[in-house]
This record gives sequence, C-alpha cells and structure tokens, in this order.
Amino acid sequence: MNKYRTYNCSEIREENIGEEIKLAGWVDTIRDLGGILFMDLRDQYGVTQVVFSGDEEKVNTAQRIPIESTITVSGIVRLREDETVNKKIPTGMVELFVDSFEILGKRTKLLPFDIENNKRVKEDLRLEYRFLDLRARKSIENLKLRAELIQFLRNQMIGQGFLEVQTPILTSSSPEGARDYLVPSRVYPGKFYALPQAPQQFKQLLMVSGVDKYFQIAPCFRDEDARADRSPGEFYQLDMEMAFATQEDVFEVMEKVIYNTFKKFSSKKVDEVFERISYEDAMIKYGTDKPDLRNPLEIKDVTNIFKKLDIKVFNKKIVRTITLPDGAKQTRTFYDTITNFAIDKCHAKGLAWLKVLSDGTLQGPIAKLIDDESRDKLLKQTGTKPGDSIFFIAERKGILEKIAGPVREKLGILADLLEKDCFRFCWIVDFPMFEADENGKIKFSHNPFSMPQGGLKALSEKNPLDILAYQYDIVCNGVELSSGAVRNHDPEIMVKAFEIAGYSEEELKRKFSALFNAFHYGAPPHAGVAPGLDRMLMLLAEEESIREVIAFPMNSKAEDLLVGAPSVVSEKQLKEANIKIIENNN
RNA sequence: GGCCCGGUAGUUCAGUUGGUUUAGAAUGCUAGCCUGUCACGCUAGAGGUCGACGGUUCGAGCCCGUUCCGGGUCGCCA
Repeated sequence: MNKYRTYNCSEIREENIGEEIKLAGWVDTIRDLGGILFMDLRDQYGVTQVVFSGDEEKVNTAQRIPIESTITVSGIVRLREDETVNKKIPTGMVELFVDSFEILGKRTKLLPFDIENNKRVKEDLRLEYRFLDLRARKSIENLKLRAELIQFLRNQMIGQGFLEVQTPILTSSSPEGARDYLVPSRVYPGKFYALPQAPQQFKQLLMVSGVDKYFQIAPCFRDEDARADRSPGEFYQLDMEMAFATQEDVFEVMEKVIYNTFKKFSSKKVDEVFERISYEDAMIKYGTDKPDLRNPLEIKDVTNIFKKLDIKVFNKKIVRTITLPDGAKQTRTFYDTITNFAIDKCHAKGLAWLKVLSDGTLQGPIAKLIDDESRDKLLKQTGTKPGDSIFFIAERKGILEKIAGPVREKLGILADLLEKDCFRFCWIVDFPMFEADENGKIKFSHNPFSMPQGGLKALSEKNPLDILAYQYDIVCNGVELSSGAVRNHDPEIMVKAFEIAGYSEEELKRKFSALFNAFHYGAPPHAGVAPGLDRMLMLLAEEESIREVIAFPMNSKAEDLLVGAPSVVSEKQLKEANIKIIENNN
C-alpha cells in the first residue's frame, strides 16, 4: 500500500463511503468556519473536499497550513448532506473526514502570483515560476491534451502503415532557410554541428532507402524571433513523407488524420473534406495565403470599373472591394474604426467606403464621383445589394494584399461575421516556384526541394515567375498549420531549378550533396507534409499563445528563465569546444 | 534593427487639468470572530524607491528629455 495515498484526488465516490482512505495532494483552498474547516485537496487528477472538525487543535493546526503546501490526510469517506453536495466536481457527493494529517512539503515562500488567474500575469514571471504556473487547471489540461494528441497521432500514422523513424538532432548546418542553432565540435576545432530546422533531407533520404511511409513527431530548431503563434528556438511537427506518392495521396492521408484528430479532441464542427484554393485565388479573394474561412467576406476586383472613372486616388491602381452585408453594424464609428485600422495597422493612405441606400443610390465620401453606369456595374460585379456597404482598397500589387487581407479579417471580427464553433480547413495549392526579390533577382519562393509543375519542360520554356510548384499548405481558421510538397527527386530538374534561382551545379552539389547524390541511385517520386504540433494544440486548446501548450517554453526573447538559458559557460568548456568569445561590435 | 503600446503594493489594476495632511481597489499575506463551506463570510493589520536618472514648476505618479525593462508588430521564419 502506498505510504501517502490510497486514492487520487478525483477517484472517491459514493461506493467508497465508510472506507478508511488516504489522500495526498496540494492544499488548494481552505474555508475555515471556526468549529469546522473545509479544505480542497488537489492533484493532477482533480479535487476532493476534506473536512477537519471535532478536535479543536486539529482544526487550528490545519488552518495554519499555507495553501499550495503538499499534505497527506487519512480518514473516513462520508456522504455529504443533500444541500451540501457540490455538483461542480466529480467527487462532490462525498468528502473525507480527516482523522490525521501530515505536511509533506510546506510552502514557506509567498506565492509570486495567483495561480488560477495566471493568464493575466506577466509572462516572464510565469515562466520564471513555471513549476507553479503549471499547477493551474488549464495548464494541466493542456499538458494532458498534448500527451493524448501525440499518442493519437502516432496511433493513426502507425494504423495507416507509417514507420516511425528518428533522425539526428546533431546534424549539419543547412545553407537555406532559417538561422541554425550551432553546436561546436570538440573533436574538430572550428567545425560545427547544427540542430535540424526540420528533418527534411533525412526523410527524403529515407525515401531513397526504401522506407515507404515515414513519420516522426519531430523536434525542429530555428533561431528566429518569436511571435504569439511562433515559439522561439524549438517546436514539434508531425513530419511525414510517402514514396511513390502524389499530392493527392498526401491529401488523402492527411485529411483523414487531421479530421479524426480535431473531431476527437474538440466538440466543434470540423471540415471533413478540405477546400482547395490556389495561392493566386487566395491572394485575390482573401488577400492572404492563410485565409480564415470562418469569415464569409470576399475581396472583389473592380479595377476595370475604375479605369474609366477619373478618380484621382484610384488612378492607375488596382482597386479591390469588400462588401459588408446589411445588418452588420454600419455606424459612423464603425467606418471610422475600420478606416483607422487600415491607416494605423496596414499603413494605408485611407479607406474609401460607400453605403448603398435602400433606393440603390450611394452614400459616402466618393459617392458623387461614380456615375450611374459605373454604379450598376459595381453593384453587380461585387454582388452588393441595397443596405450593404462597400469598402475600397486601391493600391499597386504587392502593397494591396497587405491592406486588403487584414481589413477583410478585421471587418469580419468587428461585424461579428465569423462562423462560430468550427474548424474550417483548406489546402492552399499551386504556390509559385520562384519569386523576384526587390532587385528583380529570381529566388525560390518557398522550398527548393519542391517539384515544379510541368517538370523540366516548364523550367526551360516558361517564365520562371509563372511556374507553379507542387507545394501546399494546410490552413485552419487563419492559422498556417503546415506546409508540404511533392519533392523534386530528379537530379536533372534539380540542377535546372537551382540554376534559375541563381545557384551553380557545384553549389547545389556542395550544399545538398547527400540528397543530390542519393537521387542518382534510383529515387522514388515522393511527397510529404509536416503539420505543426504546437499550432494544432493551440487551436484545440483555444489558446492565444503557443507557449500555453508547451511545458517549458522559452520566452519571446529566447530565454529560459526557469533554468537560466542561455548561460555563460566555464573557460574550460569553451576551451574544449575551441570557442573564443569576441565582443559583438554591431 | 524600425514603428506602436506599456511599466503604480507579492499579483492584477484604478489614479480626473499638475494641487488638500496618509497614492487607492481587488486578490494574496498576518491576526481575530464564525460548525456546512465550496472563489465561504465578517473585522482589523502589515505591505509602495509610482522602472531609473535628469529637467520644468511654489508643487510631479501625472508634463518634458534621456535611459532601462516588458508586450505587440514589421524585418526574419526555404
């Protein structure tokens, strides 16, 4: 029998009445009524009310136990009187009448913050005392959710015939993409390992090795700045790759896995089939490549109408509109709020709007400038009806999306148009293979490993900027969950693609030597995807910050305040690692 | 690194146009009262370098400057 407890704090029920038991846990609250004292005892599993009464000294001693201390109590389980049952907790029918107790770990320091209200506390303080922060019920729930999600995903992947393979954590620095975390080599002075940004090359090598379907709950490391939805340093992906597979094969597997997962861990509505939206359409209709489909608003192109009209601000610009349906609040304050949002947050010069009155006439700052013919065309083309409002974004391409996308999002939220209690998924497909940087230089727009649509023929014949890649993202409620691609397994196409992006064959061979070499030994066509585990959890746990679903996250400045990382190391360690610290002079 | 917002009890916040002797509230803490509470209640008490430095002023939590720290965002994240 366990020395400290015979049950956990959420187990005892009516059938235990009369039983002599022991419980151990943290003192959650104390309600001292004088002659009788109630204490909620808490552990990972739940809460049980324990009662101190009768012996005056026992009650007095109990009253002095600092909350959040750990104690063990023994006594008899008894039924609560009808009117004192607590329906809010599973153990609420019963309580433990304490015979004796012992303090196991006394809390001797003042609590740095209110544990149950931790969400309101400054994040750095929470992370410094993460061991207390995690005592909050929601934190424990998030840890459990994470554990269950990982198990569920693993079972599903194995069930679909995937083989879990672990790839190296100490690997080589990859020249493309994010900044690497470097690890100095002791044995080879001046050389470094790098932590993988993703197991990308290894999983592709596994394909060449004959692993048919690979997956891994893979840690990824990137030395980039944090965001609310981006943990600095490290994060986890459900990384997968399939041999002899096309985009469709990946979609089929992934839709099933994601649907089952979200269905299991949420009571919200979940899309069973994911809508497919081309990158180009997404940019036009939603102004972003990660549209929130809960938002019904769509952006329309009305450039053709405004080409003929002599309106100064719209001249020679692309003009897009968003129609806000009747019924949504269209007050002066509302127009001002969204206009200020566009100006302050999106650096727009302004945001013109029109209200369509019940007789079809227009009201608003630019109403007078639009003739009847253009008005009719405008209403028809944008599907705007009397009672609706239209918002105009006029800009050149490139800037336009930076305004239209956020404005569409904000309008949806402000007017409360977002579909409730659902997870809306879509695949964004047909990403461009290349893009031009500000100097007009062609570079890979996303992933150099993707297969260009049309293969070698497209690379040799088409304008690079018109070439699409078999590259796709999963987006859920406006959150980019993952990206994936059909990989380029043909050395000849690789050479050509890299050549267009400005890399010589020698550079390709040097930078991706293993992969490039391997593809000369009979590589299967393969494709994969890697949904972000932390982001999935964020959505399922309904958390605003990714740090809420990670046990020991770093803060936004990539510090671990709990253990004090990064930290200074000893001279001896530096010497062994062949590292000399120099002053940073930028 | 650029821009925006913030920093007042242990914690979360309020603090009017710069103006009254002791800078408030909630929560937490300490002590007391209370035998059916469940975020128990009631009474009392302790707890403050108003981020720091400098300036304006008869007078600064409040205005100005500098600086430090934090948050958001852009850059970045193939």
